[in-house]
Amino acid sequence: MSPKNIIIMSKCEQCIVREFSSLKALTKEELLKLSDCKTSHIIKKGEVIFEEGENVNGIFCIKDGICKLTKLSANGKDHIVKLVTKGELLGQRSMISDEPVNLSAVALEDMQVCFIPKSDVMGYFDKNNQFSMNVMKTICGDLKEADDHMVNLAQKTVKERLAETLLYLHDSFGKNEDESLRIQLSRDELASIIGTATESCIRLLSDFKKLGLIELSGKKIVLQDIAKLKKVAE
Amino acid sequence: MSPKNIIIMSKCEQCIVREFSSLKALTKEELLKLSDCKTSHIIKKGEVIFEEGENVNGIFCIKDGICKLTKLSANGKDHIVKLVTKGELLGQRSMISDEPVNLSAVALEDMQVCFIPKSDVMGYFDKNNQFSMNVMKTICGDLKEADDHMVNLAQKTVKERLAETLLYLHDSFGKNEDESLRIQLSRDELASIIGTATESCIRLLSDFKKLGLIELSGKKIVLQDIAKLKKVAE
DNA sequence: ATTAAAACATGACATTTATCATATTAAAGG
DNA sequence: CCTTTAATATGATAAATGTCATGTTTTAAT
Repeated sequence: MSPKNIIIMSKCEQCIVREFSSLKALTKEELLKLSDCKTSHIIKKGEVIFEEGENVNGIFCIKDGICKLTKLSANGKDHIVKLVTKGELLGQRSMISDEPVNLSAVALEDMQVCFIPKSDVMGYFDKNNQFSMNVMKTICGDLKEADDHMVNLAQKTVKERLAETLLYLHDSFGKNEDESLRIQLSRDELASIIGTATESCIRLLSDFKKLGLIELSGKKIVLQDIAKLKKVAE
Repeated sequence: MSPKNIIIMSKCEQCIVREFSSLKALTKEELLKLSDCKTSHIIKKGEVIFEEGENVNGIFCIKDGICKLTKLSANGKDHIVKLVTKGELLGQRSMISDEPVNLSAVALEDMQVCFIPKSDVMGYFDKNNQFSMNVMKTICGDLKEADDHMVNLAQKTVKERLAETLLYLHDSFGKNEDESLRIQLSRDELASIIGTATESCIRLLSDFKKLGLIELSGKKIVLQDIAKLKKVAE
C-alpha cells in the first residue's frame, strides 16, 4: 500500500463501523488516542492491502468495502479463504502469533480502511480485557467457520458447494435494488471460493440458470428460487 | 465420559506434559490449586471424550494418547478435522466462545486425560496474562493450520492429499521400532482425513505400495521412499 | 470509436473419483 | 475354537470434474 493513499478521515469516536468490531470495547480516552495513531486509506478495487508472507505490523479496520483473503496453493492457483467486509478487522491472527500474515488481502470493490500499528493495538490488548476477549472470540469464530468450510470442501460436490456459496453471498452481503447479489465476483473468483475449475463453475451456473434457480446477466446474479437452491446445497 | 473413569493421578507440578501446553505459564501456586480442581480419566481406544454439540464446560489436558477431532457432514459421514496428542489441550475454542463444542473427540488409542472445569481455567485466564496469551497463540496456530488444510482440500488431488497426510503422520507422530507409523488409523479414518471414499483410499495405498513408496502389512504402514512421497505430494 | 485484452461460455474429451458388487482377510465374541 | 462381523481389497462401471480448444461477449485502454 503506497503512502499516497493516506487520507484524512473522521475521528474514531464518531466512526460507526467501530461498533461492529472488537474495537467497540474501547473507552472514550482510548478512542481519542486511537484517532491519533491510526492512518486512513482509500484502496481501489483490485488493489492489494497486504500479501501472504508480509510483515504487516498492525491491524486494519474496514470502514467500507469488501475484500477477499486468498492463499496461494502449490499448483499456483489462488484460493479464496474468506471474504471480509465493513466493520471487521484484518490481521489479528498474524499480530497475536507474531508472524507474517498467511493470507493476502485484495479489495473486491473500492474500500476505506484504517491502519492501527501493532504497538498501539497491543497496548489496548494488555489493558482492556474486554477488547482482547472480543478479538479472541472473533478468532475462535473464524476457526469454527474454517472447520465447517473444511468439511464442506471435503465432503460436498462442486454443485452443492456452489449452491451453498451463492446462498452465503446472499445472506452475508445482501442484494441490490435490482435483486442481484450485492457482492460481485468474477466466475474465476467464485470458482476459487468453491475450489473448482473456472469452466466447471461457469457450466454449473448455466445449469442453475436453466433449472430456474438463478438469473444471470453479465456479472449480476439473481437468486430466483432460494428454496430450491437450499435443496441443491442439501 | 462416565464417572467410573476418574482415577487418581500425579500432581500437576510433577506432570511433564504440562510443559508442552499453554499451562506451562502457570505459577507453582496455580499448579497446586489446579491439582485440586482437576479430575483424571482413563479413556479406552474408541471411546468418546465429548460429542459435537455438547456443553463441555472446561478443557481437557492430554497426558497420554492420541484422539481425533471429527465433524459430521451433511451426508452423514464423519470428517477428521484434526489429530490431537499428548501435551495438547482440548476444548479451548468452545470455552472462549462460550458455545457448545463444534467437534467430537474420540480416542484413537488408550488415553490419560485430565479435565479442568471452566470456572478454574477462566480464573487463570483472567489473572495470568502469559497463560491467556499461550491459549490465544495456540488457537491462532490452529486457524492457520485450518486455512492451509482448506486450500489443500480445495486444490489438491486425492493422491496428493494421501501422500501429504502420510508424511504428516510420519513427521507429527513418529514411528515404531519396526519403522511403521506410530499412529494407526483404519483405511476408513485415513479416508476421512483426506476427504475421499474408503475404496479410493485403499486403492491409492495399493498403488503407492506397487510404486515402492510404502509397505503395507495389516494396519501397519511403513514409509519406504519419503523423497518420492514428497514428490507425489508436490 | 477502435482495438486489444480479459472474461465468459460451450463443446469434446480425458482423467479422476465415487459407487456398487463381491471376494478375501482380520478381528472379536461366545 | 468356531462363528460372526467388520475391515480390507479389487473389479466393473457410472458419475463428476478437469483440461484443452475455440468462439463470443464484455471491458478497458488508446
